[in-house]
Amino acid sequence: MASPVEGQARPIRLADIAKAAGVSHGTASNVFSRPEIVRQEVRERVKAVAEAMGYAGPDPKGRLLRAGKVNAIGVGTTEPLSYFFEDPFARVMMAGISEACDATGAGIALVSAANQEKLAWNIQSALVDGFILFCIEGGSRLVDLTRERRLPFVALELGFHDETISAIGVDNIAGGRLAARHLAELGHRRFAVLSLTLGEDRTGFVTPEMVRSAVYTGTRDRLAGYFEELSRFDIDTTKIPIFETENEENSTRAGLEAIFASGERPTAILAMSDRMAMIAVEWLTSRGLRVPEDVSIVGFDGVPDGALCDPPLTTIAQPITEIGRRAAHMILDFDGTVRRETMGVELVVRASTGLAPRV
Amino acid sequence: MASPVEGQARPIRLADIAKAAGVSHGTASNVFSRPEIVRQEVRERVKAVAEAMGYAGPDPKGRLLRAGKVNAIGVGTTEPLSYFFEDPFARVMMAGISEACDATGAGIALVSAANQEKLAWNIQSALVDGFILFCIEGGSRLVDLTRERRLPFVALELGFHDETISAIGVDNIAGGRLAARHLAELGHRRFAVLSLTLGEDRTGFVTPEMVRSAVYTGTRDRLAGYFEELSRFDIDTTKIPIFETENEENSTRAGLEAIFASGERPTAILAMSDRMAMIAVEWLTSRGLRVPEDVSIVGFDGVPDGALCDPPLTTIAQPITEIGRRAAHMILDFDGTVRRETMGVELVVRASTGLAPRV
DNA sequence: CATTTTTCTTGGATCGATTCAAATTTCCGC
DNA sequence: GCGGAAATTTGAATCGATCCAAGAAAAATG
Repeated sequence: MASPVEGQARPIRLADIAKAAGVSHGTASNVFSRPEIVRQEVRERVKAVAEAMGYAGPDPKGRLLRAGKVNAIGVGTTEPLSYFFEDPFARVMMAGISEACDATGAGIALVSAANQEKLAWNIQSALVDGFILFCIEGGSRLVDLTRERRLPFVALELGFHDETISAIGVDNIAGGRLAARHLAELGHRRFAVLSLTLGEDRTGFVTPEMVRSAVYTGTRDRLAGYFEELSRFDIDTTKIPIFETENEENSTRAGLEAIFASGERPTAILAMSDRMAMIAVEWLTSRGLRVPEDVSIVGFDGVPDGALCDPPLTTIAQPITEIGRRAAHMILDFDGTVRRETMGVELVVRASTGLAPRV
Repeated sequence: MASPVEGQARPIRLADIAKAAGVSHGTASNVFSRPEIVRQEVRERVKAVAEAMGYAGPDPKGRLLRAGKVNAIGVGTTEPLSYFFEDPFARVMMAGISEACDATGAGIALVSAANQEKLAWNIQSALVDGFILFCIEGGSRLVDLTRERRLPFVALELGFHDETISAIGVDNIAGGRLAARHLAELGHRRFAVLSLTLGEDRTGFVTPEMVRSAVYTGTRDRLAGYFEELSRFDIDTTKIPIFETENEENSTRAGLEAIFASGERPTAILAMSDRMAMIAVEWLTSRGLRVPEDVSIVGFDGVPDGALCDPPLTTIAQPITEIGRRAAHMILDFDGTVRRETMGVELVVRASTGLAPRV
C-alpha cells in the first residue's frame, strides 16, 4: 500500500503565502506569531490562503536562526544511544532531567558519540542550547569537544579533575567512608574493591601510584574514603586489592576472578557502582558463595534495581533524580558562571551485607 | 565559585573570521566544511585566526537553514518526558529506535506534550526530520498536530483508525486469539478483560456498541481476537466483562474491584498490556488470591519486567525492538509513501497461567 | 471636515551559514 | 615567455523566518 505524498514541489514558504494573500511577508509572519496585532479580516484571509495552499506553518528552521534559541538541551555520552534507556543509573538521571525540562517546556536531544569521528560531528552539530554530559569512559574527549561549542555545559559526576568546568556530583569521600565503616562495623577485616575507572581505557589491578595520578578524581575520592575509614579500624589498606573495571560484565567478572584467585579471600567487597555490585552478587552466587553469609557487598549509586534484586543491595545512595534536575536547571537558567555542586549521599542498608563470617 | 564567561560580546561569526583573515566568506566556509579544496597556506591562516578569536566553529543553526536537514528524528508522546525512561514498553521501543539512529548517526529529540498548549508548540517547533509517535492516550490530537508539520511520521501501534498515516504495529487479532486459546485450553471458562482504551479519555465497563465504534482499532482487534477464539470453545462471550483502563494503577485497580465485585468471579484475566497484568497480579495477591492457582493472567507486550516479576508473566510478546528499528528506518529512509506494517506476535508461556481451578 | 490618535501594514535588515558560476591564480610544457 | 589547463578564490544568491522603524489607514476627537 503506497500513496504519493505532496508532489515533488518544494515546500510552501511564508513568503508564498504572503504573496498569494496580497500582504507583506511581515504581516504574514505576524498572522502566525502574533495574531493579535493583525486585523481580523486580514488574519482570516491569510490563514485561509495558508490552509488552501497546504502551508505547514512557519518552519522552525527559519525561526531558529532568527530567534537564536533552540529551547532544547542536549545530553551527551560516549555510549550508544540505547544507554539512556537501558542503564539504570542513566534512566533515573534522565528522569530528573526530564522533569526540569517538562516544567519549562524544553526538549531533550540525545547525542551519542559511540564512535570517534561521529562523536565529534554529533556534538558539533547538535541543535541545543547547552549540554549535560555523562562523564563515563572517554569523558575527557567528550568534555573537550563540548567545550569547543562554547555553549553552557555541565558534567555529571564532578569526578573530573578540571575545575574550570561546571559539574554536579556527590561527596565521594563521604560515600566511601560510609560504605567502609558499615562493613568494618560488621566485623569485616578482609576487603576487595571493584573500582570505576581512574584514567582512560584500562582495566586491571591498580597500584597506589596510579591512584595518585588519577584523572577521575571521583574514583580516587571514593577510594580515599574507603581507606581513610578502614584505617581507623586498624586495617592495613595497602593489602586491599583494587580492581579497575569498565563497569560492565566482562571486566567486572575478570576482576572477581582475579580477586578470588589469590590466597586470602575477602569477606567484603566495596563496589563503586550498583551495577558492579549486582554482577558480583550473581558471580558469587553462581560459585556457591552466599551473600551476605560468606561475602558482604556494598554498592554505590542507589539505583532502583538494587532494591529489587536478590538479595537487595546495601548501597550508598546518591540523590540521582535531584542531580538530574539541577543539571538541567544549570543549563536552562545559565547565568554565565561555572558552578560545582556537591550533593550528599546516604547509606542504605539492605540485605547484601551482614556480619563477617567467623574465621 | 564563579568566573565570568566570554565577555558579553556577541559570538564570533564565520564572517568575522573571514574578514580578519582577509579571505571571502566562501573560502572561510570551505576551510571548515571542505578543507581539502583550500590551499594549505590559506587554510592554516584562517584556522589560526579562528583559534585566536575564539571561534566556536560553524554554527549549526546557520548551517541547518541552508542544509535543510536536521539529521534527528523526533519521538513524540502525550506523556511527560520521563515516560521514555520509566515505562518498560517505551524503553524497549526506544532501544530499537536508538539502534537505528546510532547506525546512521542520527540524533533523537524527545518531544513531550503533557499539557495541551505546550503540546502544540513543542510539536510545531521541534527541529527534526520526522516523527515517531507513541499513540497512547490522546493519540489522535498528537497525530493531528503532527500531520500539520507535513513531515514524515509513523504511528507506533497501528491501532489507529486512520489508514492514511504510516504505522507499525502487531497483528492484534492473532495476539488476542493466542492469549484466549491458551487460557481456554487450560480449561478456563469464566473470563474478564482488562482493556486498553477504545476511544479517548474514559474508563469503565464497555458495551458492545462502544466496541463497534472504537477509535483505536488495535484495542478493538485484540478484543475481537479474544472473542473469536473463545467462541470456538463454546463460551458465551457476551457475558464477559470488559473494563477499559488508562493502563495505569488507579483505573486498573478500579477495574479489578468492579470485576471481582460482581457475582461470578473470573478464573482468567485477559490483560491488554503487561503493565496491567502485573498490577492485576499484585492486586490479586494482596487480596489472598493465588496466581495462577485461583486466577490465571495473560498479559500483552512481552516487556522484560514481565519475566522478572513473581510469578513470571505469561504474555503475548511483540517484537518491540524490531518495531522501533523499523519505525526509525521509515523516517530515516523516507520515500514519500505511506506504509503500514504488521508484525507477528508470539505466545510466551510462563507461570502466571495454569489449569483452571476445579469448581 | 480637519486634526490627532491609535491601529495596522510595509519592506528592508538580519540571523549564520553554504553553494556555485564566474573570475583569478598558479602551474606546466614547450 | 606564452597559452591553456588545473587549482583556488570570490561574492552574490539562498535557506525561511522575525523584527522594527517608518509609513498608511482607520478611528476618535473637536
